[in-house]
Amino acid sequence: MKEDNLQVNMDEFLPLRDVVFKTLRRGILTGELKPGERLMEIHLANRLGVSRTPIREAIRKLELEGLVTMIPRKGAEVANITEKNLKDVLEVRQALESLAIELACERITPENKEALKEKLDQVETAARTGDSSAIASADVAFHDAIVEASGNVRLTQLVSNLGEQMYRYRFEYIKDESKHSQIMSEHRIMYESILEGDKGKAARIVKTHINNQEEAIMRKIKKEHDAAGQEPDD
Amino acid sequence: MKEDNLQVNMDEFLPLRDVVFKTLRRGILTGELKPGERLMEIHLANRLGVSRTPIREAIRKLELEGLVTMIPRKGAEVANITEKNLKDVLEVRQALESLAIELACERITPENKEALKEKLDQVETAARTGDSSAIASADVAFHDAIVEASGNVRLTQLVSNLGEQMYRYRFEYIKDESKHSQIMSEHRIMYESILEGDKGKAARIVKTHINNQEEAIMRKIKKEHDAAGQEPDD
DNA sequence: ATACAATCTGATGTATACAAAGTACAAATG
DNA sequence: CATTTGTACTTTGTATACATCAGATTGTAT
Repeated sequence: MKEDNLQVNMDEFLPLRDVVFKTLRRGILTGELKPGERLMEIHLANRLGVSRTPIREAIRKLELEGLVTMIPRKGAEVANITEKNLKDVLEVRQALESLAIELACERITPENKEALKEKLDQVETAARTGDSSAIASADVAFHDAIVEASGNVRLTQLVSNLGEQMYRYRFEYIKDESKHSQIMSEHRIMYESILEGDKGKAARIVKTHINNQEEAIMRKIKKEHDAAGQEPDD
Repeated sequence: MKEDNLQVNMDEFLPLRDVVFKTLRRGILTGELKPGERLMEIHLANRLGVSRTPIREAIRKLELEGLVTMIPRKGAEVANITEKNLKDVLEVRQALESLAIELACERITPENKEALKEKLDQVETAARTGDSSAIASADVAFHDAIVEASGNVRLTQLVSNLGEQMYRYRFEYIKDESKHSQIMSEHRIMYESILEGDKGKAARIVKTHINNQEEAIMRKIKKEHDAAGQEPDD
């Protein structure tokens, strides 16, 4: 009798398949749909108030994104997130964000600069208030602004997708308040490196920034994994 | 009255949607389905001898891969490949293949080494015979072996996907026979760098290798674009 | 002849119906 | 009592039917 946060937002002027896609993805990324959970079409269709067709089309996309795995003649289930998997994602993400900031150093436009400064300010004010949620979203926005400044559309898509894979863990490295000042300074250095056009410095700081995140996330994962080992699944 | 190479391979034990997916993707990547061409469901369904449902599900995947673009209430069409687009892809691919070879330097296993050596030999024998097709596929296999040796599954997926985006142009930098010896030596250096574990050297040679490809492809693209400007579409 | 409107066509978007296959459970048999 | 087989049920895979919308075409009025 759990409450059903999985609701389609009918206000959007999108095909149902896209609404369902977004809904399911959000459910998976927030952890409402748990890894290993089966995604049965009729069930979801009833729950979301649509027919099986849009559900299936949404699942096809989630499948390609790697968020669900298909078992032939059995159906879809939420992909399991392993430590290895996350490490792989972070490794790739580090390379791509490094590329992004290097490209940004070369190509940043005045508009990008303005946007980036704005996001930086938001990170800093959020960090001062200590509001984890605000820091997390400002952090994401800041990184998005950097990737945007790279001018590479495909890169933007990929980084955004990889970022979403870790949505669930975005708070982990922010929770530790003692790190807030460090986070702030890292962001400031990134910003300055870009303005200076110092690619080497920029790439280095991005790498350490993501490494810090990785450590925090890995700690969390290990903890989750241990917990999962104890309690049997319902 | 053009011949219809777009045929589903019914021998495969896969859901029709996957067969259709592969078929359409192959059609797009080989250029049989031309950029801008509309993909109408009923037509494709008749042509491939299946119903609309598998067609639609295949299109959803192609959509997420970026191979087709959806126009609301109008349908799918083969994505246009612009010069900018290809540049973006190659930029990302360069970063990811660099990462792959660096990781391979650290993590390569004896089995990986053996496979890599085998592919290298295949490249060299193919280069000596001058068979462009053989060189192209051996080249792909060699790079795949490197990425495989990185031990990063996500990276493997991404590189493979990006590689497919440029399937059409894989011959371009091989056609020029005067470059064959250069290609061979580049591959050998990559191989040796990995064995030596020299990440810097490995990354550098991969970058120049891809840069060379990029030049050849860009020349080709420009030529295609000019040609398209002259002849009107039928 | 041109502009505008109504209609008609053909495509997508969505729902449902039907087929096939895998699984679980129960009954029968050794 | 265990094992095997058969049957029913659940769920996916595929096809088709229905709804809706956008664009084209045709007809009419100015």
